[in-house]
Amino acid sequence: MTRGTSAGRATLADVARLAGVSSSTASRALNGLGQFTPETRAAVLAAAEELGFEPSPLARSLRTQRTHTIGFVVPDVSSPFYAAVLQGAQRLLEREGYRVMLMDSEQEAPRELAALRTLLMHQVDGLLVSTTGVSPESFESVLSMRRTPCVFFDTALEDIGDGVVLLDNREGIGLLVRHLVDHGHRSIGVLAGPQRETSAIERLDAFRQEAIAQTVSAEDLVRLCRWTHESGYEQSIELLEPEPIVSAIVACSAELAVGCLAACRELGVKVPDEVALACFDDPYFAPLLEPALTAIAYEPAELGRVAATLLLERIGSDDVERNEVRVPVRLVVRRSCGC
Amino acid sequence: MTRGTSAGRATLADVARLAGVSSSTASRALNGLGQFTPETRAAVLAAAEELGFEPSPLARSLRTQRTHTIGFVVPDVSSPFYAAVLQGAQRLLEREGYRVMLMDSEQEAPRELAALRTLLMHQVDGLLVSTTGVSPESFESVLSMRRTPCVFFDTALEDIGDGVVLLDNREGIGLLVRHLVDHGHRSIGVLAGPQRETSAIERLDAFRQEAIAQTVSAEDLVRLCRWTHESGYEQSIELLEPEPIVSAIVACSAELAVGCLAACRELGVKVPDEVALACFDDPYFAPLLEPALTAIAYEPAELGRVAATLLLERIGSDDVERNEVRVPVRLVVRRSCGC
DNA sequence: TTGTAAGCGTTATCAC
DNA sequence: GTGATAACGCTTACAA
Repeated sequence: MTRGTSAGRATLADVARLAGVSSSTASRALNGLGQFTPETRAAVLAAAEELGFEPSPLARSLRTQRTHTIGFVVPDVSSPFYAAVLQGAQRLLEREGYRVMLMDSEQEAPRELAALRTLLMHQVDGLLVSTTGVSPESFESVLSMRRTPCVFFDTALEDIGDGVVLLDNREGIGLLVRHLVDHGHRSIGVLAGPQRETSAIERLDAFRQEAIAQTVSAEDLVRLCRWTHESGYEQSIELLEPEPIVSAIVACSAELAVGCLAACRELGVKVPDEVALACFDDPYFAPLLEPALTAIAYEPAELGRVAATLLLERIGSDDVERNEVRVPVRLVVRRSCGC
Repeated sequence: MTRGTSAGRATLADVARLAGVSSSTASRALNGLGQFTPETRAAVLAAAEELGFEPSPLARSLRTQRTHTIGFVVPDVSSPFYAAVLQGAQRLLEREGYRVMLMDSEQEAPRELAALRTLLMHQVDGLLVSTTGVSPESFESVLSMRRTPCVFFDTALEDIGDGVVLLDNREGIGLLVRHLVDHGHRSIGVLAGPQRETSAIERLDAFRQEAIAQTVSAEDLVRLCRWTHESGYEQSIELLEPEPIVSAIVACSAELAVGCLAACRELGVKVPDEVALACFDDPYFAPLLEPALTAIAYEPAELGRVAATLLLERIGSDDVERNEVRVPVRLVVRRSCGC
């Protein structure tokens, strides 16, 4: 286990010297390119082994202009949702020999753009991003610096990027509303998210469509919230005081449902007897709330895996079609809906 | 906004050419090193501006042997705890001009070692790691490849690394036990974590110490769990069936508490009337469970910030002292303890 | 089949 | 003050 000649780690030149060949030969032998006499090949491999040679990704990247690094941009890594997506993507990417460089936009458009610029400057081979209210134009202008493949997840930007992966929001809301209608509810309220994010928009829109289809009163029962349980709490109060003006509530996220539950408890409104509740998202503690939440479940990590897969395909070949994938959701019936 | 001469982005050479100076002068001017006539300086800056010059981090790193990249290794990014730590560290590092390269060890020692090797190969300037059952020896052998600063968080490896950041586990458990004792409990069970992780070990150990100090029965009421609510559920059953053999339970994590609650509900054991419950960790839904959980709260992001700070100090200067920091915890009293 | 040499885009060490 | 020139560690034409 001799170290390289100098203090630091062994370089290709060291290997070549020890094997008695030129560094180009050493390079090719190690990368399995071209043909060699068995002896040369063996000598190089032995030398590399002996020196514990590890090629420098830095030097290699500088030369090849490929970094095997993917930039990942999210509004908030600490959210369980994004964290899970990240994990899904990271695992797959790592297995394919890619590293992930993470940036948190902290929900601020300028930071998001800065993050993208940094990532592009670092010559990442691809981008996985969940955007947060950045205009398509500024996005386009940053991305156009370099022609780097980019796949969006959870949020879409009209016609931008090489692919989008979204949850099946419409189907989820549809399942929720139809289930409540089956329970006989005709006056259903909705706690919706901020209307500049794809998922929030799609869910509210689906609710309206579905409500119309089921001829259930709706428009005045729509409450817009931020994605926090505090916001869900406040807006629920509006729906419940002084008297409940709905017999059921659809929450567009688990946080909102949790806020709603808190409001009901505080006002002494019985769930599901006086007001039924069901929500999009199925966090692990949903079965343990009182009452257990009827919810739309899905696998967040799947978003990451699919997005990563799409991205790698784009990096591999450059055909042009920009495709959109929906990750399936399913209804998990528990007690909060009245079942 | 003219582009560089060739198709790609402008290089230092392009800037130098346009400014009519050599590239070394351009480099120095842009980095503010050495002295120049005001004209030279202005010309270089103007040229850089004009070409939209961005130095290549790749080339720079190859030359300087510093990457401004920190490797971050965790057992499971999708866990809210690690995700929050990551966010804390990432924000601080980003502000200091560092990038984060993320690896998930998936709780497997070999993967963790592989991750470290990959990161070192990429010449990260420092390492932030929460280890999962890797032997100090193998860790040492990997780290010694290169003398890269390394700070551990949430888990410690005896005498290894340049710093450790841990929660104040003992204080947390102490608060829990003393509070339950104040309620008059003398027979307290504990749901403990796997005994190869620092936090799990310290919490159980603190429980034993505290139990002895308070002369509360303990040893036979210790149940070892994995960190899952399923495991918490199973082990709680052992404590509660056929008859509860404890009047109170301390859960060493929120997940375990959630499992315990499920077990109590299933067996018809009333919390807190028949059995009181309190736990380490204070997830956001703790107030919303039935009953609301009495818990040990702390700021996970703080772990990340402190760890990152320690690491950057190490990177800056190389004094030798390896210091250990404890992140404070506090008791949040709710209803599950009987208050 | 193998070697030579150029080059990726910087920074650092010298001279001038 | 500024400019050659040589690295950093690798890949890849092009020659031999």
